[in-house]
Parts: sequence; structure tokens; C-alpha cells
Amino acid sequence: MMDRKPQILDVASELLQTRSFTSFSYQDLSDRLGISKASVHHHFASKEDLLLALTARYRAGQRKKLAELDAQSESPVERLDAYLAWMTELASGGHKICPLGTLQAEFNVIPEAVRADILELFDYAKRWLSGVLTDGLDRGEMEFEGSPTERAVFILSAVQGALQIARAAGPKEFTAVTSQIKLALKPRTEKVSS
Amino acid sequence: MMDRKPQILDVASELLQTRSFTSFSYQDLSDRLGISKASVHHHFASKEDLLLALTARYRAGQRKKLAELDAQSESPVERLDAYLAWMTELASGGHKICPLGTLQAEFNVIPEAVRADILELFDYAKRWLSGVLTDGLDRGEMEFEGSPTERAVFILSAVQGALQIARAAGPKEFTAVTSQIKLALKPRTEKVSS
DNA sequence: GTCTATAACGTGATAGAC
DNA sequence: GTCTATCACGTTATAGAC
Repeated sequence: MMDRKPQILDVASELLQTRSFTSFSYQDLSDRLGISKASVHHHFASKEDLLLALTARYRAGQRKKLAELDAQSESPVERLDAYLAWMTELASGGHKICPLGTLQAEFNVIPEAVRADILELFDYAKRWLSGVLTDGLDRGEMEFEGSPTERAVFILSAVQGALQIARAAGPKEFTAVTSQIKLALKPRTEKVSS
Repeated sequence: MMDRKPQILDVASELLQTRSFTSFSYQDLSDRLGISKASVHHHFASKEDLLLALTARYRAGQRKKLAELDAQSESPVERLDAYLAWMTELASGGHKICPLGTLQAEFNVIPEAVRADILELFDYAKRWLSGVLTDGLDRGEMEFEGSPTERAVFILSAVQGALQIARAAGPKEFTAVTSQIKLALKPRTEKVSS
């Protein structure tokens, strides 16, 4: 079959998110794809190559998805909601965690070349979310203390941690966190009707 | 030398927090302790035994530490501060992450027997922090929406995620999160002097 | 692009001497 | 309690045929 590369990346991505980079092997890929280990190596010579292709795809996916969210709604609250929904979906109901999370958990172990990609993945999300929060502040849809950048890091940390906690302790923990993220941004000044 | 067991656990703990459970080996322990692999096996027959001893020690340390924090101050704000300081210290300035975090990141890979310990570790922290937040609410030192339990999970998620993010992106990200955690709990109603 | 076969090495774990 | 030696196996990766 054609286009083996994306197929391999699909399986590799699932293994990365359910296990970890060190904890999956070419043998695992071989088994699940029904082709030999050598064939996998033909497409991605080394595990480092494979991971680099994976992070490149994550970065492209992230750019595309966040641009879509921006296009679908101008409302900061709705864009944040959509982002949180994306994270839930990405975790596939609780068996996977965030790719960024699993890679950062093994930061000292993974090939050096991918570390820059990991930082960019985080930085891009931080800038995007910071922008959403700034908009929310300007429009009066949100209210919080401290800078939007700090709040963005706060939220990203919580989401990353919550996905890991939820996989171990159940999905209820994740919804608790998304609920709290939204509650903590709600303006306390009540609006008089129109 | 006597008391090898705790020495081994010390090194194992450091390797767990800097690398990951799958990513350190008996060889690593052997090298750093200056004794043979077989000697390490003498104290902990299997890697599962080793990890169980480690999580048991984490649980004991957690109980002791949190009891100390409760004893040192009655103020919820101060107890939370002390908890956050403990987490910073535990990360040793940024090269380690939270033990719970690294174990949850590899939840599907680690021996089944330790999963109960991981859940208890999280649950105990959740109950403790939830109690601190309830106190804070009662005393008027804190103010937040939603239940104390939900807020506790929110904060624990953020701390766990922030330690991982900070190791990759620098300590500034962690202080941003601790700062935000505190800011988001500050009462907005201004007190009239005395 | 896929395969079989194999190399070179690291892994967790055990046997048995001291 | 520590050691040397070894086992059985899984790992990443390569060679070369089809």
C-alpha cells in the first residue's frame, strides 16, 4: 500500500501517547502495521528520524487547528472552549495523554535534536492562548489577575497535568480541571441587562 | 557499607525523576553506587520490587511532610505557600520533576502492582489540599468558585504540568504558575482597615 | 518497498563462589 | 553482602535478496 509514512506516524503517535518514546519499539510498529521491522526502518532509518517527523507533524497540526479555532469564532471564551474540547478529543476519551506531556516527561532521554521542536510546540501554544486571554480581557468576557502570558502558562500546565492524572484516576478529574479553568476566568462584575 | 537499601532508593529516585522508570537500568544504579548489578538485585530482586519500595517511601514522605506543614502554621495561605515551596525544592531547581508525574506519564507501562500506590499518592494530596482550601474559604483568606476538591485537582494538575514544562523551558515558567495559583485565590473584596 | 537474516549491544534476572 | 559469569531476550540498526 502507498503512503506508508503517514500510516507509520499514526501508529507511532498512538504508541507515544499511550506508552512513551522509550517504551515503544520498531517491533511494536511492525506488529501493528503487519510489515517487517526492516520495512519500518526503510521509511524512518532511526528512531530519532521517526520522532522528528512526528514532532514536525504535531507542529503542523497545531498551527492548522489553532488557526481553525480562530476562524470559527471571534469570542475568546468560545475559542478557549474549543481548545479544551480539542485536548479532550486528543486524549481520545482518556487513554492517551498530550504528546507534549509525554515528550517533556522524557525530556532528558529523547534525542537532543527534537528538544527544539518540543520548545516550539509549547511556545506556540503559549503565544496563542496568551492572545486569546488578552482578547478576553479587552472584550470584558474574561477577568483575571496577572499577565495573560502567565495565565496562559498556568492553564497549559493544568491541562497537561490533568490529562496525565485523568488517565490514572479517571476522566472526572479532567472535567474538574476544565471546569475550574473556565470558572476562574469568569468576570465577577455582574452586567446589568442590556 | 550498611543500609544499602536506602542508598539504592536514593539513586533510583533521582533517576526516576530525571529520566523515567523505563529509562533507567540496574546498570545505571550499579555504576553510580559502585557495586555490581547482582548486588543491587540482592536488595531488590526485581525492578517491580524496587519501584514498590520507592512508592512506599514517597507515600511515607508525603504523609510526614504534609503533617509538618499543618503543624507549622494554621494559616491556609501559608500552608499552600509551604507546599509550593516543597514542590520547588523537590524538583531541585529544575532538573527533576514530580515523582507522581513521571509515573503517571508511564502509567500504562509500569508494573500493575504500583498503580494503586500512584492513585493513593494523588488522592492523599488531593484530600490534603482540598482541606487547606476549605479552611481558606472559611477563614476568608481565600476566595474561589467551584468546590475545594475541584480547585485542589486544578492546582495539583498545574503544579505537575508546570514542573515538566519548566524542566524543558526554564524555571521562569514554574514561578509563573505558582504566582498564578496564589493570585487566583486572593479575595477580591477589600478589607476595611481593622 | 518489502522481505529474511543477522549483527552488536543493553536489558532484567539468576547461579554459585567468596 | 558482594562478586564474576552467564542466560535468555529485546533493542536499534544494517546487509542484501526479491
